[in-house]
Amino acid sequence: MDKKSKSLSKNQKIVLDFIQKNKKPVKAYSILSNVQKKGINAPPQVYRALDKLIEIGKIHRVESQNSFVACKISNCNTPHKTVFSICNSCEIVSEINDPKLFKNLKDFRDKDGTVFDGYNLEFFGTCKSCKNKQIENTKH
Amino acid sequence: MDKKSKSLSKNQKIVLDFIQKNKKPVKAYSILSNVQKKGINAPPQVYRALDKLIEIGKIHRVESQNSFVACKISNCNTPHKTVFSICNSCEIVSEINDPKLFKNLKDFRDKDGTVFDGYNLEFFGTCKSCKNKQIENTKH
DNA sequence: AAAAATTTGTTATATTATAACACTATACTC
DNA sequence: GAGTATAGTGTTATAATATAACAAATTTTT
Ligand SMILES: [Zn+2]
Ligand SMILES: [Zn+2]
Ligand SMILES: [Zn+2]
Ligand SMILES: [Zn+2]
Repeated sequence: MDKKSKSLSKNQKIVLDFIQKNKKPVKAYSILSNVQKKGINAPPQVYRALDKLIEIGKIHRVESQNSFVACKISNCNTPHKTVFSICNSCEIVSEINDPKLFKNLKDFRDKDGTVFDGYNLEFFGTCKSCKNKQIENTKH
Repeated sequence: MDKKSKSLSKNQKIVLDFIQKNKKPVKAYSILSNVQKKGINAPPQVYRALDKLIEIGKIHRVESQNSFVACKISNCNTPHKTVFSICNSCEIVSEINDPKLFKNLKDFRDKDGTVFDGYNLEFFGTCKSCKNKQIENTKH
């Protein structure tokens, strides 16, 4: 087996699997109730798996929603800083991968010259599909 | 009285006062326990005040901390998008006011060309004072 | 195989936030 | 200024999110 990618534990796999199956971010207790049939019985089992999956970069936490989403960038085996767009209407979340924006953020220094080792950025707006629906509705 | 700045209600004033007195962000239940002597007895009274204060821009919510901090920019009477720097070590939070960064964020469009109407950005690092302390400690 | 590190299972509890409802104060309209 | 709409209050109960603590089992390293 590949040295770097130590395989995931049973619970970690179950939790990751469920998160990856969902297009939208999922909440911890929703994960719990959906994986109980697989033998995960209590919150700590879910939260531990989440912590680990975040640590290794397989998933990210969407801070403003207390929810969790699979990483869509690269081959998902390095933790990294995140930029999300979040639809105010349907709450769908997309991970943004914009080199120029990343560079701006990476290079940012505050007044003291402090170098930051991480960031989290969430954009809020109306996604294309929701915007179209709104336009549809005004027609009637 | 000034038309625009309708004065705050009693509970709103009490909560804002407490938040403004603190350099660091404060948690809802810490606010509660600290203002009980002023007649605020239960969580909903705090959360309602917080909601209103956020809505009018007097305070901001620090998403990654579930905490609340007074706005330090302008005269605090317009809600606005936020950029914070958060110290990993002492958890102190500063509101960043950097026109160039603001412009970059304001102008950002995703692949679909979606225009975002809001964002929240949190930078994580070690503040100057904590960094100095760390250097101090390695000397001994 | 022994020791160390990680993961698991479990119970209980802490922390953060909202629902629901009756009531009061304030602002707005005529 | 009476009537009405809007916003705020006080209260109880409960929902939703997250962690502490501890014993047992598993996996990895030595
Ligand atoms: Zn990612
Ligand atoms: Zn949408
Ligand atoms: Zn501000
Ligand atoms: Zn610090």
